[in-house]
Parts: sequence; structure tokens; C-alpha cells
Amino acid sequence: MVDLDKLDRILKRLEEASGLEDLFRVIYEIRDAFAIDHAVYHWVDSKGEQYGCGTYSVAWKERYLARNYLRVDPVIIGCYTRFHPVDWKRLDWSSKAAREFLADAHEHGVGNQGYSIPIRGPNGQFALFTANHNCPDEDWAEFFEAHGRDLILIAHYFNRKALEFEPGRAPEQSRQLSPREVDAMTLLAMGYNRAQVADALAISEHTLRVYIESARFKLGALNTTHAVARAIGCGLIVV
Amino acid sequence: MVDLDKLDRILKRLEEASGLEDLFRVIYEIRDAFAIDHAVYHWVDSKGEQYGCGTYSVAWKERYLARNYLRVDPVIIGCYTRFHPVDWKRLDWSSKAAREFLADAHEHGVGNQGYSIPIRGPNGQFALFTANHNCPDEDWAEFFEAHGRDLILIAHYFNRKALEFEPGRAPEQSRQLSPREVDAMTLLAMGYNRAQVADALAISEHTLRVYIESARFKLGALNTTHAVARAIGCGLIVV
DNA sequence: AGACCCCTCACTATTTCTGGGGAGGTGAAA
DNA sequence: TTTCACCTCCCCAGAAATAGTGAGGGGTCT
Repeated sequence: MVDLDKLDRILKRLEEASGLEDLFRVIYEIRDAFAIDHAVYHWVDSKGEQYGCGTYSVAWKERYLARNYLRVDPVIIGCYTRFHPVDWKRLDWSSKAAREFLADAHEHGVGNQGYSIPIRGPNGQFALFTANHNCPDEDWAEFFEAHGRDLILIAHYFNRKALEFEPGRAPEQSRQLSPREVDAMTLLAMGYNRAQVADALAISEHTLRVYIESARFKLGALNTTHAVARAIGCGLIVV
Repeated sequence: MVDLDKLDRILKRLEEASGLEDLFRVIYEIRDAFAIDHAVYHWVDSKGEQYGCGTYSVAWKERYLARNYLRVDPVIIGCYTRFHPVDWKRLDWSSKAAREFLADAHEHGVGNQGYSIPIRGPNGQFALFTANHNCPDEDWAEFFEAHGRDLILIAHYFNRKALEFEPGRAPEQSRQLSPREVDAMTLLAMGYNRAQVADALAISEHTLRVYIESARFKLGALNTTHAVARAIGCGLIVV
């Protein structure tokens, strides 16, 4: 087990990190401290932008992006609906695309065992912190039994720094919707059309339109569907 | 400082909790273990529903609900846009409503010092874990310097259980979309209109429409916006 | 007291989406 | 081998959303 001093040092290093390069250095330290093959922090934006920081090979990182694996990767898909950190074995690898993805990953040096921790920040920010290794199932179970808590803390501190470095994320209060706008977005997300929403809110359809347009404007959305998608992605409404 | 055994015991208790009553018991243990006046877990839904579990007096809890303090409380408002755990002193107490709220809270036994940890789960779930006490600033700074990490872990485990107990959050992976449908939903969620999506996917707009209708049918959605909302909500697409 | 945001309502013309149809080809699983 | 889900294409009429304006009353914060 990683002793407290080691964990302490890693968290301190994370706290003191002053740039993305520092994070990149720390991720290697984490890998070495836990004696695993790979440690990876993977930021996924609600806009679909992503930022990875990890010990995977450059070739694999590029391939991941080039093949748009973000939309296939069961780790992303699985963790997105979970709070609990998850062992890769418990994810859904049944689809053909997922199996091909897995095979491809193995060929690029990704180990067979994985443990991923979902992390969420304000405005629908989402990230994953993953420990990856190549070993038998029993060893792996032992590993995350022993280090699960450490990894949660590391994931938390890592994301904290990553958010800090992310430009244009601090004063993002602009993305707040007024109560009426939230109502409108919520009902639209529930499948009602404008006439029904206006009726439900007991306002004229003209008024409703003003809300929708206003919300669209605030969210920087191109149309109603986009606005609803963003509102959900940003956690402004619940579906 | 709380020794490891104590933290260990609390986390174990949280892991093994089998009902909301258990959580209620554990929150008192946490308060005693850290020797503070209050410990509170506060779930806030984007719909405005809330669920509190803490050592505050019943009178204060009722007053909080009755006065709809959720919309006033600077702790909620401040933490909602932050990832970092936050000392109450660093929040914005400048508005009149906030100062009145604070005075009212003090009168109901809430201590002057607070340290709140924002926690987020899937589907825009949001909760706070708060440590509250009555003491001088220096003592408080020392407290969360010493116990910040413990509290993060406790908050994480607490929320994990709370999500588990929440009905209607069961794994609902039943509805799967075909790759093309996922593409279509994704691009629609990104704000493209049908012509643009069809163009991006290099298919005719008619074909695209078949995908959208098919996805709509599979998701039991009433229209495109609804389908996109559900696809996001079910984690079928990443926005 | 002025600035600013929120809520409410109105018009017109244009573009886009929806809900019914029908039809052929491919590939994987049973 | 058949079945079944998937991908691709087509028509049309009616319903819905969008763009570009406008205006007035209410509240809150500085």
C-alpha cells in the first residue's frame, strides 16, 4: 500500500502545480508511486472538446482522437451515468465496436485492467481519472481495494487544478437561466411543443418564444434542440 | 487530527448503510468524531427538490424549507459554481437577503464557521457536505487544514449512498441506438439542423430523417428535442 | 434615481421539422 | 437460409420553429 507520505507528497504536488506541464509530471509520479502501467486524467467537455493528460503512448492518444473513440469508449459511456468509481470489467463491452476498441487499445499498450473514477465540476464539466494495469483479476481487485480512496482524493485534486487552468471557466455565471427560462427548457426537454409549454406555463406562446430565444442566446445555442442539450449538459435542468 | 481508524470506521459505516436512517446515524458519528457543532449533507435537485440529512435543529430545517432559503443561501449559490471545497468566509454575503439569512441561521444554532464541499453526480445531481462550528477564525483554518481530505472522502462516500437510495436512478441501459442514430442525435445536440447533419454524415436529408424518427421511436420521444434530451439523459450520447 | 434584468404580450414572412406513406441493399445472427 | 436490424433513398402536406422587430410593467441593486 502506498504510505501516507507518498499520497501526501502527490497531493501537495498537485496543489502547488502551476501549469499543465506540472500536471503532466505529476501523473508520471502517480504511476510510479502506485506501481501501475498507466495513470490517466481525461477531461471531456460538454462541447465535446477533450483534454487528456496521462502516460498512454502518443500513438494511442492520437488514434483515440483520430478515430473519435470518445463516442465508442465504454469507459466514457459507462462512467457518464455513474457516480461510483468503476472497475472496467463491470462495464458493457458487448457491442462489436466496444470489443474492437478494446483490442485496438491492447495493441497500443493499454493494460487489461482498469479502474476509472468519474469526476464532475460546475457547468456540466466531466472528467475521468483512470488507473490502468496489466495483471490478473485477483491482483487488480486487491489493488483498488487498497488504493480506491487514495485515487478518489488524487482524482479530486487533479480535477481541481485542471479546472483552475481551464480558461474561461471561472466567471461562467453567464450560463444561468432565469426561472421562467428553466421552466421552458425543462418542458421542452420533456417533449412538449411550444403550444403545450405555453399552456402549461399559462402564458402566451409569444411570451414563451421570448424565453426560448433568451435561453438560446444565453447558452450560445443555435436552435431550441441545442439549447435544451446544453441546458441538460450544464446541469441547468434535469431530464 | 482524526486518526485513520476513525475515518476508516466512518467510511465503512457509510459503505454498509442500508437506508436513510443509517445515514442519519452516521452523520451524528461524523459530528462527534470531528468534534464539531454540526455536520450536514444537503441534496439539491435541479428541479428544486431537496433532501437534507444533518444535525441542525428541526426548527432550522423547517424554516429553511418554509422560507425557500435554497434560493438565497450563499453557500448553495457559491458552491454551485465551484469545484473546490469552500470556507464560508470566502462566499459572497454582501446582498441584503444573504445577511438576513445568516442572522436567522445564527439564531437557530448554526455556527459562524462553515466548510462546504460541493459534490456532483450524474444527470446534474448536486449535493453539499458541510462541516459547521462555532469558533475563532484561526481554529477553523486549522480544522479544515487538518481534515479537508477526510471530509472530501466522507462527502464522496455519503453521496454515493444517497444516490443509491434515490429511486428512479436505476441503470437504464436498455435503450440502445444504432451508430448512425447516435451520430444523428449527437450532431443535432450540437445545434446543427437537419440539412447540416445530413451533409456532415454525407447522407441525404431523407435518410437522416429515418434515423431521427427511428431514434425517436426507440427512445419513446415525442419530437426531436425530446429524443436528444433523452439520449443525453440516458448517457447514450455525450454532449 | 437610473441601470438592469425579468416577465408579459404582439406581428409577419420564411425556413425547418414532422408524420404519413413506400422500396431496395447489406451484413450478422439464429 | 432465413430473419432481422441496419443503412440508404424518395414524395407530400401540414405543423412548428426562427428571424427581425416592437412595447410596457415589475423588481432589485447600486
